[in-house]
Amino acid sequence: MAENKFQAPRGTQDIYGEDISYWKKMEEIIRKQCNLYGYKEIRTPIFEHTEVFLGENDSSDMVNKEMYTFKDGGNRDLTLRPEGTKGIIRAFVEHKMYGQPDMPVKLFYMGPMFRYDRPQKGRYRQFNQLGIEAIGAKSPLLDVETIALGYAIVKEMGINDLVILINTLGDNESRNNYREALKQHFKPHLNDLCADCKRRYQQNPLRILDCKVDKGHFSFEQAPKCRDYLNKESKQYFDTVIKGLEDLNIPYQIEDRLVRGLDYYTNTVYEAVPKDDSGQQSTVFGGGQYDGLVESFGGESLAGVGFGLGMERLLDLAKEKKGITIEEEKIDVYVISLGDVNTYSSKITELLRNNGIKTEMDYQKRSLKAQFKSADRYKAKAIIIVGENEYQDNVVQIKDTTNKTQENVEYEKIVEKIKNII
RNA sequence: GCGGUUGUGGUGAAGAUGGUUAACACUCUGGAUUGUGGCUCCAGCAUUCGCGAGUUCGAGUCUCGUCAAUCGCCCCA
Repeated sequence: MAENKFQAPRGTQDIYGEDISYWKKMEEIIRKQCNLYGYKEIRTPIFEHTEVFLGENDSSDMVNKEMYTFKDGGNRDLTLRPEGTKGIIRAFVEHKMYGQPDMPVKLFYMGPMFRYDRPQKGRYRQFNQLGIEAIGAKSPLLDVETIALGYAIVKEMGINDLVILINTLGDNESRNNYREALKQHFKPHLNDLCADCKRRYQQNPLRILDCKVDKGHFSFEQAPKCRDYLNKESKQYFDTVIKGLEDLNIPYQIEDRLVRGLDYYTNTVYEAVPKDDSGQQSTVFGGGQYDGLVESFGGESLAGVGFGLGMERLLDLAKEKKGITIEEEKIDVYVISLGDVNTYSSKITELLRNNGIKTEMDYQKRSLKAQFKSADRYKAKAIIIVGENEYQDNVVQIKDTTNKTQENVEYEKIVEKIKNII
């Protein structure tokens, strides 16, 4: 009987029923907070030219092995967006938003991202992200603001035990010095490290540090620390970010090893994780500053900062903590019909709906009992009963479900009577 | 991409050592009550155990493959 001919592709999911209410609630909270912080919505395409996502010499797994890339009918090389920032930067430059008088341009977006990865709880091939980006100004205060916004959203979702893991990669000069130091340090140990680390050594030595395979290797303990290679400006910048977090009472923890998966970050990088850090897919939002991205897309040399927030993860956490509640669905009126009343029941239903009254009716000629049960399930405030007699006389029976009184009402007075009850 | 666990109706699930009507509960549908519900009682609802193949006289139970979920690794949101 019920044989499933198809199922949703691996790592994708259908959102329906009660979940829609949860998603709407979450989106409402996000929109409210973004508005409070001055971020405006932007909607960009779900796919872009593949080159948009390919940085020069990108070392991230996301870009190298997780992208859904395809050719369209015109032989264009396109990719389903694996993250939001690159598309936003493309739009920023394309529409010359750098010409706007008030900098930075503050944007947010919500929508699906696609990554070909092995699905797990909190990890999907199609998942939804909230992204925020502040482009066109470089300030530790702005870095702090983005964290504060993420934290405010999470908090309003009823999650109070997040901690911000934070680190700095320094500016270009600092980072170049550090990179050299790391290469020097790991050079003699290269043979002991995993294949990925060997690749990272060439492409992005910083990423060796958050390798989970080799983290036990003794060379990691002695590895030079980024903070020792910061120049004065970078150090001051980071100190201000930390001071900012303290002033705002946002719990943080400095993580020397945190470098993050995308290659474009500079200076501040951060990740928000639950304190009791249970699962592996626990990062709720993560981001950082990107100094060179706008320029690499052909725009001016402008800095930006932003984060991506996993909406499925946020909602999972909120449900777990019972942080948000949804209102139960209720209707105003349920129309019960008995016997042959032709289209009389749908005529009444339409009349009520046209008067702004949320109305349901029976479509299957079920038993009276079944129809009453439906009315209960819908939590109808009033029930209208029409049978052959009422149909003949152009009246209806109206029953108030709270005090269970019932009366005979003429067609013309139905709306008025119902409005009194609900 | 690698390893572990799991997969029975609309739902939750029972189903030692393979044995032939797939338990029980909830929901739902019909009836008791030919036009008044939420209680009660009765009846019905899986030709079939994710899908496919194999072993066997016989498989939901064993084997293999496959798909999916989940957990760990990896990676990240």
